[in-house]
Amino acid sequence: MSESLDHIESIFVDRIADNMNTYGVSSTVGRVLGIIYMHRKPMTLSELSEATGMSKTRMSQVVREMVELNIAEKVFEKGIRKDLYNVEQDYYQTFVSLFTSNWQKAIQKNKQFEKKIKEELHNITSKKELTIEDELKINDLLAEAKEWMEYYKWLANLVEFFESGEVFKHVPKPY
Amino acid sequence: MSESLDHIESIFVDRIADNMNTYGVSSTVGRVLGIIYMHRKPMTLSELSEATGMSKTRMSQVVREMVELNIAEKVFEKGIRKDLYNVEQDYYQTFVSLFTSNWQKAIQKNKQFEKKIKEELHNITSKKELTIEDELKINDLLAEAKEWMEYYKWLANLVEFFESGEVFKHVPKPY
DNA sequence: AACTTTATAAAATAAAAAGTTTACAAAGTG
DNA sequence: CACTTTGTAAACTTTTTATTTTATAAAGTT
Repeated sequence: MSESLDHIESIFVDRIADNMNTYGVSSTVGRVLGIIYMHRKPMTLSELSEATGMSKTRMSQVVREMVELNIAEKVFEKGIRKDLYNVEQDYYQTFVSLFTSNWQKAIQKNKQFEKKIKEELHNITSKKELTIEDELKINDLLAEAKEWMEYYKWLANLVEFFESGEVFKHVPKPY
Repeated sequence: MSESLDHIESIFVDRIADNMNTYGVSSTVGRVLGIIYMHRKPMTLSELSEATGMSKTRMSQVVREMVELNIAEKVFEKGIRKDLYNVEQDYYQTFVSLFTSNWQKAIQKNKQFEKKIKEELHNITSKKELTIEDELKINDLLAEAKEWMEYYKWLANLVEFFESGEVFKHVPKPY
């Protein structure tokens, strides 16, 4: 009997892993998250290794990635010296965490680009002998740069919209 | 002079490609989108092949993927018999397209899961001789299934929130 | 202090994804 | 209708990413 229950549980884990895939994280990360989630309490590297059938080293890499992504955390428990890892039990919060960590990284990277592109463009503009064609192209590129930066500003606002939980005011969690 | 302008243009393409990466599409897809975007008008497979330095076959695969993702379309032009491909010129729309096609796929897949899991669980419930423990576990799994389905309903609403453009009411495009 | 256990780096291997070459069918041209 | 161009499938190769094995350092035990 309880084998069939275990089987159902494993279907859940598969589903969670697949869902995670949509966020762009590897399916092993998704599976580990699913396993800890369904287990309802923190797990050690050895337990995860046992549960996934993968090496403990791999589990170490995976949980580290998860911690970086903000979807798992190391927790301590008196009397246990192994590291314990836990995950968020709220699907919505996990969605928000992944969405925001992905885009925040992208936004960060983009900052350097903004500086660089502005410099290069102004450098060129200030130099002599530009053909009419060049002028036009530069204007086009400047306009493009502006649009791009606005777009990234919008992305930053969007991230904030999620992170602050405001999104739930307009797309409410079913209750 | 105009080589340096070309160089700037190529920085843009890189940036666009990298941004696309955040949506989970491969960097070649991103680069092709960037190239067509900066070119300002539709391009053929041969032109893309020339621009990327990749084979025409690969370009064929890539544009097909882009069409499936709803971020490019085949267009016709009188007198040109090669297939021409164009991309959305609006960053925001591209964001929405990718976001929604990703999640719609996931939502679709999830429907089958819902049916399956409900069946399996009800099957088990209706069978005799369940230990107290099993009962508890089944209840837990049923509750979980319910939460999961609600979560996916929320995702569907969220997709609609983007697709309908309502998102822009609350996170306005800079103007 | 000698001995375990635990966690993780570094190197090696396996699996998956990206890209190319070859081949061929469908459509366009003279 | 013979000839070219175009698009894509199928098989193959290369590159990248996942995963394991080996090795080592840090911490816990006796």
